[in-house]
Amino acid sequence: MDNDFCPVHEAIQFLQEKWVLHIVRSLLEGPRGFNELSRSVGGCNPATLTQRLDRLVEIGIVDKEVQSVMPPRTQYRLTAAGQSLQRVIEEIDTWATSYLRPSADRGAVCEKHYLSSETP
Amino acid sequence: MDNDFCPVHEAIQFLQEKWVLHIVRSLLEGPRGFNELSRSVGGCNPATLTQRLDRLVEIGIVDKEVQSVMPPRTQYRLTAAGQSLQRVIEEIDTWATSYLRPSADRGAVCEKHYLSSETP
DNA sequence: TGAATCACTATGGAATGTCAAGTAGTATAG
DNA sequence: CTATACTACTTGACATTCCATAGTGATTCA
Repeated sequence: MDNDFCPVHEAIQFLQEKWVLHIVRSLLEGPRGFNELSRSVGGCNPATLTQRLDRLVEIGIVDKEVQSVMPPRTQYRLTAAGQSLQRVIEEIDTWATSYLRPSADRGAVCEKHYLSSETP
Repeated sequence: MDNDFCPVHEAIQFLQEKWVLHIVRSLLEGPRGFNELSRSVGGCNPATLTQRLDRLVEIGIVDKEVQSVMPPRTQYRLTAAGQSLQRVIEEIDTWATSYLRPSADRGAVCEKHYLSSETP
């Protein structure tokens, strides 16, 4: 069953790790420092963030540049591979704005999408 | 900070739940039964799969149709909203086949993408 | 002088996911 | 006729992951 390499499966495997998509989305707006990124992502604790960033660097999606150790200053930026994940985020964006509507508890899907005045 | 509703954030929140993208990807190929889906997804245990499916049904991405209780036979299929996630999966596919190469331990990004005979 | 910021690390507990086994009933194989 | 495999799950114990909070040394700002 899994004797052949499936890149999509691999990609999904780490794209679904918690905060990864959020991190990429944030970095698409430009390079960030650690705390800056943390704030922008919103709700990820530093231990997890460190782990995710290490992994993203290891995979080759993010570039980590230590500008100075003391005082600490670091920049995280997307590599070319990371940048091209923009397409994925954009599609999620398109999907979300089409099908997701505000709901009190959870995200709920809006049914009326295809009922607009357009012929697919 | 989060006083306004961000659909993308919401979407990422559940798309990054473990196995969700795998499940959607599998169901894009057609409706599946429970065990069939489990096998196709590969590695997800029934407890988690049940939970994910319940949630996807609740959100409105998946439709669950119980054809018979005994002998048990159930069909899971994507709703229109679920179907349109195909775009997202396709972009992941495109990205993965461009940037991911087989590696022994983890997914590693292939650097040579932009070194082809094209001028960006 | 004292607080705030930087990039993290440490710790213990809470949430989440997994493993193995088991459920009722049918269908297939021997 | 019996044994096995299949269906769609559930249960309970366990493992992994994640989170909240506090704290590090040095610099900047008031």
